[in-house]
Amino acid sequence: MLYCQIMTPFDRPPVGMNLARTSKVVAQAFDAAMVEAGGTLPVWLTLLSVKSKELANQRELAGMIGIQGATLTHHLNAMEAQGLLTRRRDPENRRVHQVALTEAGEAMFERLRKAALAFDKRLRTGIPDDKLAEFAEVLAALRRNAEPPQS
Amino acid sequence: MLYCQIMTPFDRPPVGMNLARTSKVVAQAFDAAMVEAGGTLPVWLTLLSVKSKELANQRELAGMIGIQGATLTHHLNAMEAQGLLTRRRDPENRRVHQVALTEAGEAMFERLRKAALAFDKRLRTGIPDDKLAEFAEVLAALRRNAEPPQS
DNA sequence: ATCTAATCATTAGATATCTAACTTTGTCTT
DNA sequence: AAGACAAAGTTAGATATCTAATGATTAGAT
Repeated sequence: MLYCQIMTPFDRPPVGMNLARTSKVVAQAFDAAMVEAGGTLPVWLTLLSVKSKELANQRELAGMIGIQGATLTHHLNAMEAQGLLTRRRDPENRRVHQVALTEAGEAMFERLRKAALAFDKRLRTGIPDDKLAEFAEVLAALRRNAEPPQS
Repeated sequence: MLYCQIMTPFDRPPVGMNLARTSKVVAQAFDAAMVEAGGTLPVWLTLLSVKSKELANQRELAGMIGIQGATLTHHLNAMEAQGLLTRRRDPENRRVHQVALTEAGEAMFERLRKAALAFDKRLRTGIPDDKLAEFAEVLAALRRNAEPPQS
């Protein structure tokens, strides 16, 4: 048994490991759903961040979806090459690139949005809302506990 | 607001997104703890799998920690080069490579095990055990709901 | 007004992961 | 016993991510 070397008090695998495994399985399934709709998980997140705050700078966009600026640059390059979005310098501050979706980008967003909503519904089947609320609370607590690396 | 385009019934971000973000933050914090103890997250998982079932074949080991065989090969190459483990062919079935820890590998395992246990304790602070049990149940439900891609 | 700092983005190089193709070895069928 | 098929691992090539270094532009200080 994998966990016998690190078993927690109540014979459950460590919560972090359980979290990571579940997240991986769910993310892979979500990515498959996005591919079926013509995109990918990171493309969906990028579109979502751009739609949520058009004209935001790239650091803000990256922060919204939990990746680094350099990673976002990569996705934006690919998506710009695909014709999903455009970048142009802000005339007010020529350091920032303003990102905007093209028509094709808007269409892709709509397709992926429908697929994402369907996936979320499927993911929640059989789980009552009060359970989901408590689940979200524990997730928040885990984030809080993970953050302070030194104290 | 990032979620306004995909808001779920009760004004909460989609559960899958919440799960992924939390898992990423927690995994990064865990990796930092492993680095502080002289290893990395994947090295820890690899050691754990080998310790859990010595002489297992590599597919079994990979499956235990949720990665593909090809990915495990990569880690084993690096760890063998570091002198943490050895591979030799099983005389009974020369297709399989038997993996075993060296003394240095055992020592690394002990160090990382202590760090992993400490991390798990820190991660659980302030979360009562019944909450954790319900949390694990929801994780299991999410895994189940994610799996059936077509039906 | 110029020099220094900070900010935004990109580039470069590393790690971790996946899938698909390939090699070696073993099993099964006829 | 030969040939086809299956299994275990590795290799090759792709994607996603990170950190650190670099370039361009702006803001601030003296």
